[in-house]
Amino acid sequence: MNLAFDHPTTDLESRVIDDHHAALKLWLRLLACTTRVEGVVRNRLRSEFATTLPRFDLLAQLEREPEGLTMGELSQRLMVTGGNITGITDQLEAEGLVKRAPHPSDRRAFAVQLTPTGRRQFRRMAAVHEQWVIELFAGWNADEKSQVYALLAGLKTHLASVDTTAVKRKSKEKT
Amino acid sequence: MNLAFDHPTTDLESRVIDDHHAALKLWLRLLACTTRVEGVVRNRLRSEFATTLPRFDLLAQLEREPEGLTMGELSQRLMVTGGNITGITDQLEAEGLVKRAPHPSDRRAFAVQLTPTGRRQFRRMAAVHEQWVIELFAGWNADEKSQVYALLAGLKTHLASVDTTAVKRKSKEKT
DNA sequence: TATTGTTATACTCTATAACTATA
DNA sequence: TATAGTTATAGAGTATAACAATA
Repeated sequence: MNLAFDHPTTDLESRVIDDHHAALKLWLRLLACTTRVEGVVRNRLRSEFATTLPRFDLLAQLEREPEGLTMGELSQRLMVTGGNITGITDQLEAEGLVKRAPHPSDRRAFAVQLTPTGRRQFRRMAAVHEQWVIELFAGWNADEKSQVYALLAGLKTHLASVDTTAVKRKSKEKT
Repeated sequence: MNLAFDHPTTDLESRVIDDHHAALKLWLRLLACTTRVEGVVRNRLRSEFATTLPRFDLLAQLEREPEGLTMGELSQRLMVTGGNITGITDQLEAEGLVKRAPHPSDRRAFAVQLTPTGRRQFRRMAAVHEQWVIELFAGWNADEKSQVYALLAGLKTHLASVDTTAVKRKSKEKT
Protein backbone atom coordinates (compact mmCIF):
# COMPACT_ATOMS: atom_id res chain seq x y z
CA MET A 1 0.00 0.00 0.00
CA ASN A 2 1.11 3.46 -0.75
CA LEU A 3 2.08 5.29 2.37
CA ALA A 4 2.19 8.82 1.15
CA PHE A 5 -0.51 9.75 3.61
CA ASP A 6 1.46 12.29 5.52
CA HIS A 7 2.51 14.12 2.42
CA PRO A 8 0.29 17.17 2.29
CA THR A 9 0.00 17.21 -1.45
CA THR A 10 -0.47 13.54 -2.17
CA ASP A 11 -3.36 12.30 -0.10
CA LEU A 12 -7.06 12.16 -0.68
CA GLU A 13 -7.60 15.52 0.86
CA SER A 14 -5.73 17.08 -2.00
CA ARG A 15 -8.68 16.18 -4.19
CA VAL A 16 -9.94 19.61 -3.23
CA ILE A 17 -9.92 21.62 -6.35
CA ASP A 18 -9.71 25.14 -5.16
CA ASP A 19 -12.69 25.45 -2.96
CA HIS A 20 -13.50 27.22 0.22
CA HIS A 21 -16.48 25.02 0.69
CA ALA A 22 -16.86 23.68 4.17
CA ALA A 23 -18.85 20.57 3.39
CA LEU A 24 -16.53 19.39 0.66
CA LYS A 25 -13.38 20.11 2.64
CA LEU A 26 -14.85 18.34 5.63
CA TRP A 27 -15.78 15.32 3.58
CA LEU A 28 -12.36 15.00 2.00
CA ARG A 29 -10.63 15.21 5.35
CA LEU A 30 -13.07 12.78 6.90
CA LEU A 31 -12.61 10.36 4.03
CA ALA A 32 -8.84 10.59 4.25
CA CYS A 33 -8.90 9.71 7.96
CA THR A 34 -11.41 6.91 7.63
CA THR A 35 -9.65 5.38 4.64
CA ARG A 36 -6.42 5.48 6.57
CA VAL A 37 -7.84 3.76 9.65
CA GLU A 38 -9.65 1.17 7.59
CA GLY A 39 -6.54 0.45 5.56
CA VAL A 40 -4.45 -0.13 8.66
CA VAL A 41 -7.09 -2.43 10.12
CA ARG A 42 -7.39 -4.41 6.88
CA ASN A 43 -3.64 -4.76 6.54
CA ARG A 44 -3.22 -5.93 10.09
CA LEU A 45 -6.14 -8.36 9.93
CA ARG A 46 -4.49 -9.89 6.91
CA SER A 47 -0.94 -9.97 8.24
CA GLU A 48 -1.74 -10.91 11.83
CA PHE A 49 -4.76 -13.15 11.42
CA ALA A 50 -4.93 -13.99 7.71
CA THR A 51 -8.49 -12.73 7.58
CA THR A 52 -10.51 -9.88 6.10
CA LEU A 53 -12.86 -7.20 7.39
CA PRO A 54 -16.08 -8.79 6.10
CA ARG A 55 -15.15 -12.10 7.68
CA PHE A 56 -14.28 -10.39 10.94
CA ASP A 57 -17.58 -8.52 10.86
CA LEU A 58 -19.57 -11.68 10.26
CA LEU A 59 -17.94 -13.36 13.25
CA ALA A 60 -18.64 -10.25 15.31
CA GLN A 61 -22.33 -10.45 14.51
CA LEU A 62 -22.47 -14.10 15.49
CA GLU A 63 -20.59 -13.50 18.71
CA ARG A 64 -23.47 -11.38 19.92
CA GLU A 65 -26.11 -13.96 19.03
CA PRO A 66 -25.55 -17.34 20.70
CA GLU A 67 -28.70 -18.68 19.06
CA GLY A 68 -27.21 -17.90 15.69
CA LEU A 69 -28.43 -15.85 12.77
CA THR A 70 -29.96 -16.84 9.46
CA MET A 71 -28.17 -16.09 6.23
CA GLY A 72 -30.75 -13.41 5.53
CA GLU A 73 -30.18 -11.72 8.89
CA LEU A 74 -26.44 -11.71 8.28
CA SER A 75 -27.06 -10.21 4.87
CA GLN A 76 -29.03 -7.37 6.44
CA ARG A 77 -26.57 -6.73 9.24
CA LEU A 78 -23.51 -6.70 7.03
CA MET A 79 -25.40 -4.73 4.41
CA VAL A 80 -24.41 -6.97 1.53
CA THR A 81 -26.51 -9.17 -0.69
CA GLY A 82 -27.14 -12.83 0.01
CA GLY A 83 -24.71 -14.39 -2.41
CA ASN A 84 -21.82 -12.81 -0.57
CA ILE A 85 -22.93 -14.22 2.76
CA THR A 86 -22.94 -17.69 1.28
CA GLY A 87 -19.35 -17.23 0.15
CA ILE A 88 -18.03 -15.83 3.42
CA THR A 89 -19.90 -18.44 5.45
CA ASP A 90 -18.50 -21.20 3.26
CA GLN A 91 -14.98 -20.05 3.99
CA LEU A 92 -15.51 -19.69 7.71
CA GLU A 93 -17.24 -23.05 7.90
CA ALA A 94 -14.37 -24.70 6.02
CA GLU A 95 -12.04 -23.29 8.67
CA GLY A 96 -14.24 -24.61 11.44
CA LEU A 97 -15.10 -21.19 12.85
CA VAL A 98 -18.85 -21.26 12.18
CA LYS A 99 -21.44 -23.91 11.48
CA ARG A 100 -24.77 -24.00 9.70
CA ALA A 101 -27.07 -25.47 12.32
CA PRO A 102 -30.61 -26.47 11.37
CA HIS A 103 -33.13 -23.73 11.90
CA PRO A 104 -35.64 -24.71 14.58
CA SER A 105 -38.75 -23.78 12.64
CA ASP A 106 -37.88 -23.25 8.98
CA ARG A 107 -36.23 -26.03 7.06
CA ARG A 108 -35.20 -23.65 4.29
CA ALA A 109 -33.04 -21.62 6.66
CA PHE A 110 -30.01 -22.15 8.88
CA ALA A 111 -29.00 -20.86 12.25
CA VAL A 112 -25.42 -19.90 11.54
CA GLN A 113 -23.48 -20.10 14.80
CA LEU A 114 -19.95 -19.73 16.06
CA THR A 115 -18.24 -22.99 16.91
CA PRO A 116 -16.34 -23.07 20.22
CA THR A 117 -13.16 -22.69 18.18
CA GLY A 118 -14.67 -19.77 16.30
CA ARG A 119 -15.71 -18.05 19.50
CA ARG A 120 -12.28 -18.46 21.04
CA GLN A 121 -10.55 -17.25 17.93
CA PHE A 122 -12.88 -14.29 17.44
CA ARG A 123 -12.41 -13.12 21.01
CA ARG A 124 -8.69 -13.26 20.60
CA MET A 125 -8.88 -11.23 17.39
CA ALA A 126 -11.39 -8.77 18.77
CA ALA A 127 -9.18 -7.93 21.73
CA VAL A 128 -6.23 -7.20 19.46
CA HIS A 129 -8.44 -5.34 17.02
CA GLU A 130 -9.66 -3.08 19.79
CA GLN A 131 -6.08 -2.25 20.69
CA TRP A 132 -5.46 -1.20 17.12
CA VAL A 133 -8.47 1.09 17.20
CA ILE A 134 -7.35 2.57 20.50
CA GLU A 135 -3.93 3.21 19.02
CA LEU A 136 -5.36 4.76 15.86
CA PHE A 137 -7.66 7.10 17.77
CA ALA A 138 -5.09 8.05 20.38
CA GLY A 139 -4.87 11.37 18.58
CA TRP A 140 -8.07 12.33 20.37
CA ASN A 141 -8.49 12.50 24.13
CA ALA A 142 -11.58 11.18 25.89
CA ASP A 143 -13.41 14.46 25.59
CA GLU A 144 -12.70 14.83 21.90
CA LYS A 145 -13.80 11.27 21.26
CA SER A 146 -17.11 11.79 22.97
CA GLN A 147 -17.65 15.09 21.17
CA VAL A 148 -17.22 13.46 17.79
CA TYR A 149 -19.24 10.46 18.85
CA ALA A 150 -22.13 12.70 19.78
CA LEU A 151 -21.88 14.76 16.63
CA LEU A 152 -21.86 11.62 14.50
CA ALA A 153 -25.18 10.59 15.99
CA GLY A 154 -26.79 13.58 14.36
CA LEU A 155 -25.11 13.00 11.05
CA LYS A 156 -26.10 9.37 11.06
CA THR A 157 -29.74 10.25 11.58
CA HIS A 158 -29.63 12.70 8.74
CA LEU A 159 -27.91 10.21 6.43
CA ALA A 160 -30.59 7.62 7.07
CA SER A 161 -33.06 10.00 5.48
CA VAL A 162 -31.03 10.59 2.32
CA ASP A 163 -32.08 8.61 -0.68
CA THR A 164 -29.17 6.56 -1.97
CA THR A 165 -29.70 7.39 -5.60
CA ALA A 166 -31.99 10.39 -5.86
CA VAL A 167 -30.15 13.41 -7.06
CA LYS A 168 -32.27 16.44 -6.51
CA ARG A 169 -35.47 17.13 -4.79
CA LYS A 170 -36.16 20.83 -4.89
CA SER A 171 -39.45 20.59 -3.10
CA LYS A 172 -39.99 18.42 -0.06
CA GLU A 173 -37.13 20.15 1.67
CA LYS A 174 -36.16 18.16 4.75
CA THR A 175 -37.26 19.72 8.01
CA MET B 1 -18.11 -5.78 17.21
CA ASN B 2 -19.23 -6.69 20.61
CA LEU B 3 -20.04 -3.75 22.73
CA ALA B 4 -21.85 -5.55 25.49
CA PHE B 5 -19.28 -5.26 28.23
CA ASP B 6 -20.36 -3.50 31.39
CA HIS B 7 -17.48 -1.92 33.12
CA PRO B 8 -17.93 -0.30 36.49
CA THR B 9 -16.84 3.29 36.38
CA THR B 10 -15.48 3.55 39.86
CA ASP B 11 -11.73 3.47 39.56
CA LEU B 12 -9.08 4.74 37.24
CA GLU B 13 -8.56 1.49 35.44
CA SER B 14 -12.22 1.19 34.64
CA ARG B 15 -12.30 4.68 33.29
CA VAL B 16 -9.40 3.83 31.06
CA ILE B 17 -11.25 0.77 29.82
CA ASP B 18 -14.33 2.83 29.14
CA ASP B 19 -12.20 5.30 27.26
CA HIS B 20 -10.88 2.49 25.10
CA HIS B 21 -14.33 1.09 24.69
CA ALA B 22 -15.23 4.58 23.51
CA ALA B 23 -12.62 4.39 20.77
CA LEU B 24 -14.21 1.27 19.33
CA LYS B 25 -17.73 2.66 19.49
CA LEU B 26 -16.54 5.88 17.91
CA TRP B 27 -14.79 4.02 15.11
CA LEU B 28 -17.82 1.92 14.30
CA ARG B 29 -20.07 4.94 14.12
CA LEU B 30 -17.56 6.89 12.08
CA LEU B 31 -17.14 4.00 9.68
CA ALA B 32 -20.89 3.63 9.29
CA CYS B 33 -21.29 7.29 8.38
CA THR B 34 -18.36 7.39 6.00
CA THR B 35 -19.36 4.20 4.26
CA ARG B 36 -22.82 5.59 3.81
CA VAL B 37 -21.68 8.86 2.30
CA GLU B 38 -19.18 7.14 0.04
CA GLY B 39 -21.80 4.65 -1.11
CA VAL B 40 -24.22 7.40 -2.05
CA VAL B 41 -21.52 9.25 -3.96
CA ARG B 42 -20.45 6.10 -5.81
CA ASN B 43 -24.02 5.22 -6.71
CA ARG B 44 -24.78 8.67 -7.99
CA LEU B 45 -21.54 8.94 -9.96
CA ARG B 46 -22.51 5.72 -11.66
CA SER B 47 -26.17 6.53 -12.29
CA GLU B 48 -25.75 10.20 -13.17
CA PHE B 49 -22.40 10.24 -14.93
CA ALA B 50 -21.60 6.60 -15.68
CA THR B 51 -18.29 6.95 -13.89
CA THR B 52 -16.52 5.78 -10.75
CA LEU B 53 -14.78 7.39 -7.79
CA PRO B 54 -11.21 6.55 -8.88
CA ARG B 55 -11.89 8.00 -12.32
CA PHE B 56 -13.43 11.11 -10.80
CA ASP B 57 -10.43 11.44 -8.51
CA LEU B 58 -7.98 11.12 -11.37
CA LEU B 59 -9.75 13.89 -13.28
CA ALA B 60 -9.76 16.02 -10.14
CA GLN B 61 -6.00 15.70 -9.84
CA LEU B 62 -5.49 16.68 -13.46
CA GLU B 63 -7.84 19.61 -13.15
CA ARG B 64 -5.40 21.21 -10.73
CA GLU B 65 -2.37 20.63 -12.93
CA PRO B 66 -2.69 22.22 -16.36
CA GLU B 67 0.81 21.00 -17.23
CA GLY B 68 -0.32 17.46 -16.60
CA LEU B 69 0.97 14.72 -14.34
CA THR B 70 3.02 11.64 -15.04
CA MET B 71 1.58 8.21 -14.48
CA GLY B 72 3.84 7.85 -11.48
CA GLU B 73 2.61 11.09 -9.94
CA LEU B 74 -0.99 10.02 -10.42
CA SER B 75 -0.15 6.71 -8.79
CA GLN B 76 1.16 8.53 -5.73
CA ARG B 77 -1.70 10.97 -5.49
CA LEU B 78 -4.42 8.39 -5.84
CA MET B 79 -2.51 6.03 -3.58
CA VAL B 80 -2.78 3.05 -5.90
CA THR B 81 -0.12 1.14 -7.77
CA GLY B 82 0.91 1.92 -11.30
CA GLY B 83 -0.93 -0.79 -13.15
CA ASN B 84 -4.23 0.65 -12.01
CA ILE B 85 -3.38 4.10 -13.30
CA THR B 86 -2.69 2.63 -16.71
CA GLY B 87 -6.15 1.06 -16.75
CA ILE B 88 -8.04 4.12 -15.58
CA THR B 89 -6.11 6.38 -17.94
CA ASP B 90 -6.82 4.03 -20.84
CA GLN B 91 -10.54 4.30 -20.18
CA LEU B 92 -10.54 8.07 -19.81
CA GLU B 93 -8.41 8.48 -22.91
CA ALA B 94 -10.76 6.26 -24.90
CA GLU B 95 -13.59 8.58 -23.87
CA GLY B 96 -11.60 11.62 -24.92
CA LEU B 97 -11.41 13.12 -21.44
CA VAL B 98 -7.63 12.93 -20.98
CA LYS B 99 -4.64 12.57 -23.25
CA ARG B 100 -1.13 11.23 -22.87
CA ALA B 101 1.00 14.13 -24.07
CA PRO B 102 4.73 13.63 -24.54
CA HIS B 103 6.77 14.50 -21.49
CA PRO B 104 9.02 17.50 -22.17
CA SER B 105 12.19 15.97 -20.77
CA ASP B 106 11.72 12.22 -20.31
CA ARG B 107 10.74 10.11 -23.24
CA ARG B 108 9.76 7.22 -20.99
CA ALA B 109 7.05 9.28 -19.33
CA PHE B 110 3.87 11.08 -20.30
CA ALA B 111 2.26 14.30 -19.21
CA VAL B 112 -1.29 13.14 -18.73
CA GLN B 113 -3.59 16.12 -19.24
CA LEU B 114 -7.27 16.92 -19.37
CA THR B 115 -8.62 17.57 -22.84
CA PRO B 116 -10.91 20.58 -23.22
CA THR B 117 -13.82 18.15 -23.24
CA GLY B 118 -12.49 16.47 -20.14
CA ARG B 119 -12.11 19.76 -18.34
CA ARG B 120 -15.62 20.86 -19.21
CA GLN B 121 -17.08 17.52 -18.21
CA PHE B 122 -15.15 17.33 -14.96
CA ARG B 123 -16.25 20.81 -13.92
CA ARG B 124 -19.83 19.90 -14.56
CA MET B 125 -19.50 16.74 -12.48
CA ALA B 126 -17.59 18.45 -9.71
CA ALA B 127 -20.31 21.05 -9.25
CA VAL B 128 -22.98 18.39 -8.93
CA HIS B 129 -20.76 16.29 -6.70
CA GLU B 130 -20.36 19.19 -4.35
CA GLN B 131 -24.11 19.56 -4.10
CA TRP B 132 -24.36 15.93 -3.09
CA VAL B 133 -21.80 16.43 -0.35
CA ILE B 134 -23.60 19.52 0.88
CA GLU B 135 -26.83 17.55 0.99
CA LEU B 136 -25.21 14.60 2.78
CA PHE B 137 -23.65 16.81 5.45
CA ALA B 138 -26.72 18.96 5.92
CA GLY B 139 -27.20 17.08 9.20
CA TRP B 140 -24.51 19.37 10.63
CA ASN B 141 -24.75 23.11 10.80
CA ALA B 142 -21.81 25.35 9.95
CA ASP B 143 -20.50 25.34 13.49
CA GLU B 144 -20.66 21.59 13.80
CA LYS B 145 -18.93 21.16 10.48
CA SER B 146 -16.05 23.39 11.50
CA GLN B 147 -15.78 21.66 14.88
CA VAL B 148 -15.39 18.28 13.26
CA TYR B 149 -13.10 19.67 10.61
CA ALA B 150 -10.80 21.05 13.27
CA LEU B 151 -10.87 17.86 15.31
CA LEU B 152 -10.03 15.80 12.25
CA ALA B 153 -6.87 17.82 11.74
CA GLY B 154 -5.53 16.43 14.99
CA LEU B 155 -6.54 12.90 14.18
CA LYS B 156 -4.97 13.10 10.78
CA THR B 157 -1.66 14.21 12.21
CA HIS B 158 -1.71 11.34 14.64
CA LEU B 159 -2.61 8.82 11.95
CA ALA B 160 0.30 9.91 9.81
CA SER B 161 2.59 8.68 12.57
CA VAL B 162 1.01 5.23 12.83
CA ASP B 163 2.82 2.45 11.06
CA THR B 164 0.52 0.71 8.62
CA THR B 165 1.44 -2.79 9.58
CA ALA B 166 3.28 -2.74 12.88
CA VAL B 167 1.18 -4.06 15.67
CA LYS B 168 2.72 -2.98 18.89
CA ARG B 169 5.58 -0.77 19.78
CA LYS B 170 5.65 -0.24 23.49
CA SER B 171 8.78 1.86 23.44
CA LYS B 172 9.71 4.44 20.84
CA GLU B 173 6.50 6.29 21.46
CA LYS B 174 6.34 9.29 19.20
CA THR B 175 7.15 12.66 20.76
C1' DT C 1 21.63 -0.46 -13.54
C1' DA C 2 17.57 2.15 -12.34
C1' DT C 3 13.23 4.04 -13.57
C1' DT C 4 8.71 4.75 -16.27
C1' DG C 5 5.05 2.71 -17.78
C1' DT C 6 2.55 -1.56 -19.65
C1' DT C 7 0.88 -6.12 -19.53
C1' DA C 8 -0.75 -10.16 -17.39
C1' DT C 9 -2.65 -12.23 -13.60
C1' DA C 10 -5.03 -12.90 -9.34
C1' DC C 11 -7.73 -11.94 -5.36
C1' DT C 12 -11.30 -9.45 -2.56
C1' DC C 13 -15.61 -7.47 -2.44
C1' DT C 14 -19.70 -6.55 -4.31
C1' DA C 15 -24.29 -6.91 -7.15
C1' DT C 16 -27.62 -9.30 -10.09
C1' DA C 17 -30.25 -12.98 -11.64
C1' DA C 18 -31.53 -17.74 -12.41
C1' DC C 19 -32.22 -21.64 -9.78
C1' DT C 20 -33.73 -25.19 -5.69
C1' DA C 21 -36.09 -26.37 -1.81
C1' DT C 22 -39.05 -25.38 1.18
C1' DA C 23 -43.10 -22.37 3.13
C1' DT D 1 -46.82 -17.77 -5.07
C1' DA D 2 -43.38 -16.17 -1.90
C1' DT D 3 -39.18 -16.80 0.64
C1' DA D 4 -34.32 -18.72 2.11
C1' DG D 5 -30.42 -19.84 0.38
C1' DT D 6 -27.12 -21.27 -3.52
C1' DT D 7 -24.85 -20.88 -7.79
C1' DA D 8 -22.98 -18.50 -11.60
C1' DT D 9 -21.40 -14.54 -13.49
C1' DA D 10 -19.82 -9.85 -13.93
C1' DG D 11 -17.33 -5.94 -12.82
C1' DA D 12 -14.99 -2.61 -9.67
C1' DG D 13 -10.86 -2.06 -7.33
C1' DT D 14 -6.75 -3.44 -5.83
C1' DA D 15 -1.81 -5.70 -5.69
C1' DT D 16 2.22 -8.11 -7.61
C1' DA D 17 5.57 -9.27 -10.89
C1' DA D 18 7.70 -9.75 -15.39
C1' DC D 19 8.67 -6.96 -19.17
C1' DA D 20 10.14 -3.06 -22.73
C1' DA D 21 11.87 1.37 -23.55
C1' DT D 22 14.53 4.92 -21.93
C1' DA D 23 17.50 7.29 -18.53
